[in-house]
Amino acid sequence: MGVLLELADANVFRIRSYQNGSRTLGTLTDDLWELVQTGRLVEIKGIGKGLASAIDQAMRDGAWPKDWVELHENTPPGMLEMLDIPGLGPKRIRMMHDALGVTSIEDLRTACESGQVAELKGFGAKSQTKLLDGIDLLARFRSRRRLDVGLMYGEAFQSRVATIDGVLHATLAGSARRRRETIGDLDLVVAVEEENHSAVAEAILALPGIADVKGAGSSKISLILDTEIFDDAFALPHLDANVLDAIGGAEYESMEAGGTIDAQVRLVPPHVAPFTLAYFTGSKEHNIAMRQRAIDLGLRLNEFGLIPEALAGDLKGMDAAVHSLKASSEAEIYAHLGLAYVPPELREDMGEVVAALEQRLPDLLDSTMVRGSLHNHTNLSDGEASLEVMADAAQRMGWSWLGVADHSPTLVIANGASAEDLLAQGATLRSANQEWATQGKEFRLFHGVESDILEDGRLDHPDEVLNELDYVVASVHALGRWRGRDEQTNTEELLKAIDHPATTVLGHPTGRILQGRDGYEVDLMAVL
DNA sequence: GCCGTTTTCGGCCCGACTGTTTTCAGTCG
Ligand SMILES: Nc1nc2c(ncn2[C@H]2C[C@H](O)[C@@H](COP(=O)(O)OP(=O)(O)OP(=O)(O)O)O2)c(=O)[nH]1
Ligand SMILES: [Mg+2]
Ligand SMILES: [Zn+2]
Repeated sequence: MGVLLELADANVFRIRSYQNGSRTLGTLTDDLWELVQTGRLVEIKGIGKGLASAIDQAMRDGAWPKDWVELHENTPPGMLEMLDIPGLGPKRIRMMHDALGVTSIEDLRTACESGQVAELKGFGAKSQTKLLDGIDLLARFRSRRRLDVGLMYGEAFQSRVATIDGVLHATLAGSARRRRETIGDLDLVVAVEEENHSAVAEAILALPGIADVKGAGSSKISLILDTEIFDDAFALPHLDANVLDAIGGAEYESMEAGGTIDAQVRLVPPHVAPFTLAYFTGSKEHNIAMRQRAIDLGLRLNEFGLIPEALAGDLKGMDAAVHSLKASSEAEIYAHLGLAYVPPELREDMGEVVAALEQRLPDLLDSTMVRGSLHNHTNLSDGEASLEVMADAAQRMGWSWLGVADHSPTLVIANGASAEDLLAQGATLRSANQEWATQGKEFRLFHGVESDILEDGRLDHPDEVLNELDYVVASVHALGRWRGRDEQTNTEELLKAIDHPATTVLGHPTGRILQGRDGYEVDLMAVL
């Protein structure tokens, strides 16, 4: 609805309300049906009378409100597709629709090629060419990247920029810094003394791996990166065979190899860098909540500073920022606003600003607290590294222990290990532990298995084998079958698997494969 | 369309870049 309303030129705040409502519903952890039945939808922040009644109607009658449906039916789907064209938004899509009858990307191409678009008021030859270029850009592989892939690009780009002469520091911001599951683009804050700005900007544009420049101003550069940004040949991280299969297998791998990723760079003098980092880390919605908090205190927050409105007056941007409160770190910005420091991972406008105000933010785990992990494979099944290499890596990471849980025989695609091989692995592992004990080393391995949950909730491997192990990770892999069944059957079978006396851990319990497939129906609350 | 411990009306974040314009709209971050 938010998008449809944009194309219909509705009030921007009304549009935002639909977008916020949608975002809130998407992240809701409560049972929506229960909220509908008890009439408590309006208690959700961002859901008012209008949206609540629409949701209520949809869930009870299975149909959205009539005017919503009509708007949807009256909007050509091609107009929605046109929104994917970079640099083209709802206003101009609507103008071309009204003036030239353009209702699809193909229509648009024709209109541009015939020169009609350039004739329109507010358009010109340049925008027409840019639209054609934009249509061509749609063909490139430009989907959101998994965090691990996005970080590979991000770290490669960051380190190249950080070593440019005159760069004081370069920090990856945006969704990568917030460690979202997927990354849309890379956002980099670069601190540079004013007098070096243009030299550094030039050096960035000359880096290897820059496929295209979308825009370059005095403080902001918009780029498209390709795999040349990497020092070494681009290599994807190793994935479970069944996971790789679900996200497209070899076809996916070759698309990644020829892929590109957008990058935004903000160049700022060092004393404003903390403000720019906070801005560029986002999320957008967190920024809006923070800026609202500033307004409530008579302050203006932007990427250059936190400025008392009384001193800012008519000054804008950087000029107003000379009156900014000082901050040498993000934490100081939060402190000026009476807020506890909000770690990037929580900056999603999910109530964290209020929680920071009331000093009741959760203490997040960090990597230094991790002492070990249990769901790891070796080359006995579909892992890449041997038991020894894995143990060595865990020790170098400072872990105290590592659990090894290779796949079980049923999972042929992941080279599930036989009972015999599994027990042999146990013997190797115990002698390694024995050796470390005699050497007085603190590190230990645990022996487990990732046992496939079979039909009707039984576990792979006979009980005699499972009983030999330190622990058992029970996981569903026959996702096709589980997706085809109803919630009740799936839940009962998961519960049965958990009830098995050998089961220690329930592996990847939703069955979702990120960017691959949705999870199966399950009552996760019952399972938990 | 949503929201509110000053408010049930009148706000709703703020700025860079581009292309068109001769002062700004559209798009994006
Ligand atoms: N204040 C404000 N900040 C914004 C706005 N749009 C974007 N930002 C800031 C916060 C974002 O996290 C940051 C980078 O923008 P992106 O569009 O790249 O978003 P983000 O990196 O969060 O997600 P992504 O995975 O790239 O889609 O810029 C906005 O409308 N207002
Ligand atoms: Mg981003
Ligand atoms: Zn698994």
